[in-house]
Amino acid sequence: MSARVTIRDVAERAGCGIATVSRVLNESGPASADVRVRVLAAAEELGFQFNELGRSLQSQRSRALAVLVPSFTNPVFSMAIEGIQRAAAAAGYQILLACANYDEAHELEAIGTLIGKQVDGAILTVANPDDSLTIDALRQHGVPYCLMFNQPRTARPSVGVDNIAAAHTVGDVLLRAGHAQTAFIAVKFQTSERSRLRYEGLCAAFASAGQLEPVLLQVDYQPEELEQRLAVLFRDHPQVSALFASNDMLGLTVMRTLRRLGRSVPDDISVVGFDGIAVAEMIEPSLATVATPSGEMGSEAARRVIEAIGQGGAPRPRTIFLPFEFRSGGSLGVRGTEMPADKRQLARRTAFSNAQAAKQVK
Amino acid sequence: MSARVTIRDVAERAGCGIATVSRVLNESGPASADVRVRVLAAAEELGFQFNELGRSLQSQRSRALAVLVPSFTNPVFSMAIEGIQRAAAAAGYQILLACANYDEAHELEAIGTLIGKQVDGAILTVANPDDSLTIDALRQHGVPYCLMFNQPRTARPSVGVDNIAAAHTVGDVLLRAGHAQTAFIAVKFQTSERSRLRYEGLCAAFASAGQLEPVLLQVDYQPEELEQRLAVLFRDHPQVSALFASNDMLGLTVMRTLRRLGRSVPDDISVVGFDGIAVAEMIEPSLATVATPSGEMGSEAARRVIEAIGQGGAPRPRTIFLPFEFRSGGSLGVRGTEMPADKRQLARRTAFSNAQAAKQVK
DNA sequence: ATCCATACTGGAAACGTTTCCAGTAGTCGC
DNA sequence: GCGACTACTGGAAACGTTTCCAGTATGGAT
Repeated sequence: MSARVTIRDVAERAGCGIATVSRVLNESGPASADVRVRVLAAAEELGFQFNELGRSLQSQRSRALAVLVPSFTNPVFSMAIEGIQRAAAAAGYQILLACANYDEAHELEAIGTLIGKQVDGAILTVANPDDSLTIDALRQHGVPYCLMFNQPRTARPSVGVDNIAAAHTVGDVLLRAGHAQTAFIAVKFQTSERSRLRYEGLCAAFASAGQLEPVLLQVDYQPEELEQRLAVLFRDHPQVSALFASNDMLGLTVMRTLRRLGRSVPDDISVVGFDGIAVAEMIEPSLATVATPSGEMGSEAARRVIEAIGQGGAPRPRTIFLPFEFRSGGSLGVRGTEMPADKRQLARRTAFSNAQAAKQVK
Repeated sequence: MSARVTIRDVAERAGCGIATVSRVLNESGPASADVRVRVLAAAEELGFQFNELGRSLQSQRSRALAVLVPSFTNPVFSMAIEGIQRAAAAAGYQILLACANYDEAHELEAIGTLIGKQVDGAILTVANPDDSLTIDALRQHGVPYCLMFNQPRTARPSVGVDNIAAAHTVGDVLLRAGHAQTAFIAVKFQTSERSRLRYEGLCAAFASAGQLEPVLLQVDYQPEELEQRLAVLFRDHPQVSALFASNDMLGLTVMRTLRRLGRSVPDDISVVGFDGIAVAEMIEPSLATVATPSGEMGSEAARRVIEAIGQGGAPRPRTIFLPFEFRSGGSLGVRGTEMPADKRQLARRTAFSNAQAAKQVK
């Protein structure tokens, strides 16, 4: 419980001025060998540590980054946070973390508090990247930011994957596997443009193949409601043979619910997820999914922000698409026997890389 | 990119002194109705927001809490962080997050930086709670802290579960299910007293039943090494019929590895985990585990720290045990036919509550 | 008319730091 | 021996805020 020891205490003990102490400790100016050792010794003995508050106030840089995610429980965001933390730590930045719970009001309030703390930059995933009060607040206060996961239509700094292309790939895979009708299961459809874009991509694939439009099943939360909704879905659309879940966590829940409903995966129903979280390939059957580099999205977004801070500007307002890969799994079955063997093979174990990702520019 | 607007700008615009602005905005002193509306209007028009750096420097309170965890990828810590975040936000605190990667040097360095940022308190999980330079640093600087998950032998503020009792329960369950010999699979045995205590509890259960001591299998990391190590284990100890993994993530990996080795769970081998992460009960077969209230550990630890800050002291140096519950699952099979049916039933689906948890004192 | 309490107001100090600037030595070249 | 440079040093201002305290005006009581 030692009282705060300041630079002034060190100066007194070393018998010099505070300016000298600052210069010695920061190696930011000349100091005689004599006084240098005295200062160093005094700081050591007193257990001196800089008060970053005073430092930041003076230097106008807090060396802290705001991180705002919609949820902590989805591993995708944990991975991203880990990536951010790695990049931030490497550049000497600290992370100020907040969670918006998929709620725009929360989002805005949280970013306000974070801005008040004078963060030097922000990395975040917002509910609606094209019309966001949260982003407006950041811009208004001149805080450099970069989105992650988000795929805005307008020009904004963001790091994500091309959700339409990825979902289109999933659609193609499902079609090749003989699934003539599918359903898209989404949570948070309103507060996630990713969900909407994925549905869009899936629909595009089925449309260009001249097949039925995928059924959209929006579930509000993840309760036992899902069981009933799925039962209704199968009753109303008996032809549906594959379900595309808007993310892996939901995909896992869907698989569990199907078991409860007595449906076998993949024999009765195929399931595909999105994100590529680790557990997806640890379970049996493994969950077919679109593997995305969640950690890198975070670290890359952090790097862009940190770079912008260094240059006193903002990251270039463009979305960087990172590559995704379709990862097949035991949850994906092949339907119909009329399909040639080579095609079945293809659907079973091919990785589809995002061609557009190669074109990414920094 | 508006220039920083300070309280001084507001004062100028409202035609009053900065002291008055502060009083109006904080409602901390008298102000005429006249000047009040002018200040409020000026602040509104200028989009003024307090600079918390200046505020914190002056008030000696940053309203920020340090959170230090060994890993982000284990959902257990995500849950805890979520709990902390909830409790912190409710009390108007911000979270400064860092990750130690199960490394004591990292741990110490991170907490140093966090202390420098003048956090008002800290919530953390350390590698070695009984002899930790990290904790020493916290104490030296008079920062109130509370551990989570940790179970120190010495008197320290902590919130966790009684790992020995919990593992003893697992041992009892395994014994009742007819498993005469088991193995304990641990990662990070050196840097986690929890792992060690769980092994201790398991051994105690088998010792008091007069059975063979459980085999200890330490795996350094989680690579394909595990597959080989398990093969060797089964060769050297063919009687081992159940594996107790030191945590659920490892348990999941073990189950997947057993599948690769061609061993059926639970028919050939039973598996039990620890923590009770959500995915454990979403998979098939579900993973038997000890369900622990990870989120509450975080929020409770945060509450203790926040309370201590309010009273200008430190949390009481005692470990609060939260209740755990054994959660059976499909990964746990019954061995031996000589066991009476009622006992088998018991092992299959009983929840064991922690008696000691009831005795918890605040 | 004088006094004093009351309500409001703003200047200035303080929080811990960095940095500008002016001041003091010592040293070198001539 | 002198000017001028260099190397070092510390006082003081500044960052944005809170808060103490001294000031001003107003009102009512005497």
